[in-house]
Amino acid sequence: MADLVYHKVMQDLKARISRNEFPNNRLPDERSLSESYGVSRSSIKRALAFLADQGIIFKKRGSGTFVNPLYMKSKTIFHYDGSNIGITDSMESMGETPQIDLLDFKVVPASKELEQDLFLEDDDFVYEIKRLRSFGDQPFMIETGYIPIRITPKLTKQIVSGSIFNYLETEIGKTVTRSFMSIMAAPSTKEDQRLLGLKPNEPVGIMEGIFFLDDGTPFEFSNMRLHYKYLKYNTFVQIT
Amino acid sequence: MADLVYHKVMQDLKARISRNEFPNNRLPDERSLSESYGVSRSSIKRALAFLADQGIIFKKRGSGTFVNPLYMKSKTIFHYDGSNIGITDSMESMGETPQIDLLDFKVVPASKELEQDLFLEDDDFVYEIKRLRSFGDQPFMIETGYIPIRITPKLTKQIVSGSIFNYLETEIGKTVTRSFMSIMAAPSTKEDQRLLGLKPNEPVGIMEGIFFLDDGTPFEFSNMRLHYKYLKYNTFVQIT
DNA sequence: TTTGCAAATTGATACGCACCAATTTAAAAG
DNA sequence: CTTTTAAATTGGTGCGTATCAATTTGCAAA
Repeated sequence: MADLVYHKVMQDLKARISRNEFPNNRLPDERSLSESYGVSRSSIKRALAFLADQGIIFKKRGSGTFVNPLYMKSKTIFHYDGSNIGITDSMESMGETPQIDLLDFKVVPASKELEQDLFLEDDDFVYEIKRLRSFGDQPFMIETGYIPIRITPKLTKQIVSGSIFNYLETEIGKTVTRSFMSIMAAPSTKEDQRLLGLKPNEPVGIMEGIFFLDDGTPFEFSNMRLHYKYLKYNTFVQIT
Repeated sequence: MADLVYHKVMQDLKARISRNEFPNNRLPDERSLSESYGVSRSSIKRALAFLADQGIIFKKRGSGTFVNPLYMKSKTIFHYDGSNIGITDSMESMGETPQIDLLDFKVVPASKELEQDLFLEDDDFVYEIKRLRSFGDQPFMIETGYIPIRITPKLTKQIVSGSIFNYLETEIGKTVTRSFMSIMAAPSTKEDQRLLGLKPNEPVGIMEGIFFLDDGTPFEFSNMRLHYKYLKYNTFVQIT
């Protein structure tokens, strides 16, 4: 895991940053770091680049490399997108494993939109999987997923009552490593209100998009309607 | 702008991808590209790395580099975060320049939370700037921003009636290049409903966070309440 | 035909060098 | 003391080489 040079440098720098070892929030220049770590400048650059696009440090040509003061104040919020992709994962990382209730499970012909998004032919079928996710007795998400039969012809009720990505990885040997998602807000429907325990004026947050296998095949189109209090998407944006 | 080697390679590859010049959605291997472009493999790698984290291509050790099929289907949605940061910018890129109505403009002592977020002292003051943004006669966002007096002591009504980031860049010579934002949903308040023309059951999308200057100084804390139909945040996530 | 292993392919990591561009620092000029 | 100019600092770009790790391909064995 940590036998890569740039990885070790990264970990160490992160630790030193946390211990506030850099006065003025300023890191040594790359050439010095290269010397003191006894590694090439390229590896230092790679380590710094990773930290930079995690938003932990800022680099500025001509003046140096600086710690993002926000990182010092609250490191917890620096776990955002990119670290988790499936829902089970990203929820587990919050400390608790959510349960899954299977609401519906059937095979339907792919709609035009699904054909488009999952690159299907005209007569292709997809699984439609509707599930309710809860923490304890507090449901927080209605998830409707569409998966081409062609990719996983052997889905069962049992499988889709658990983590599908998990099944895919352990049983089929394929991994979901990418997703393209849109985040929106919308008024709650009657069904949302009933299932998620929302008042009529309380909305849902929607996360909708496509999950890809590691070879680029679109694997699932997913529409997730979240209790609005459970949607908080953190993101660090920088323009170049 | 485009006199960098990896930049040129990137542009060219992007164009060739769009013209569908790569059969099987598979790009030539890095060594061949290096030869055919007459540049070093390092430069090819850099170009490919950029395309990869834009989500345009996938790289897989041992098997090759592939075009994201989603990119071929709809290139338009591939303009997501990272390209724009301010609101004026990100709205302009949608084809229209929004107007700004100044709702409120005053100086207030910084709250505890603001002290925390903007790294202020106990007796610091901030501008509170409340503005309404509209496309034509359709308002879509209520924006409340807080800017430390210490950073920009000379804000006027006139300035805050336009683009603040623009003023900062042209008049002060500082640039906002980074932001840390959270995206949420919430029921609309009476004020939201009145200003944004929402029905009582229609929600707002909230984007809230901190904008940073290029030297890492937190510049503004901003809370943006959007008409829910105008919030759509696209993001491409990949885990390594 | 199928299975298993070796070789070839392909991206990833690491090192090092040279030079460029933005910024800061220090010296010189007024 | 301020302004101007030159030098030093610091991250960015580009080239080239060597080696490793994951995957695919092709050959050989069963």
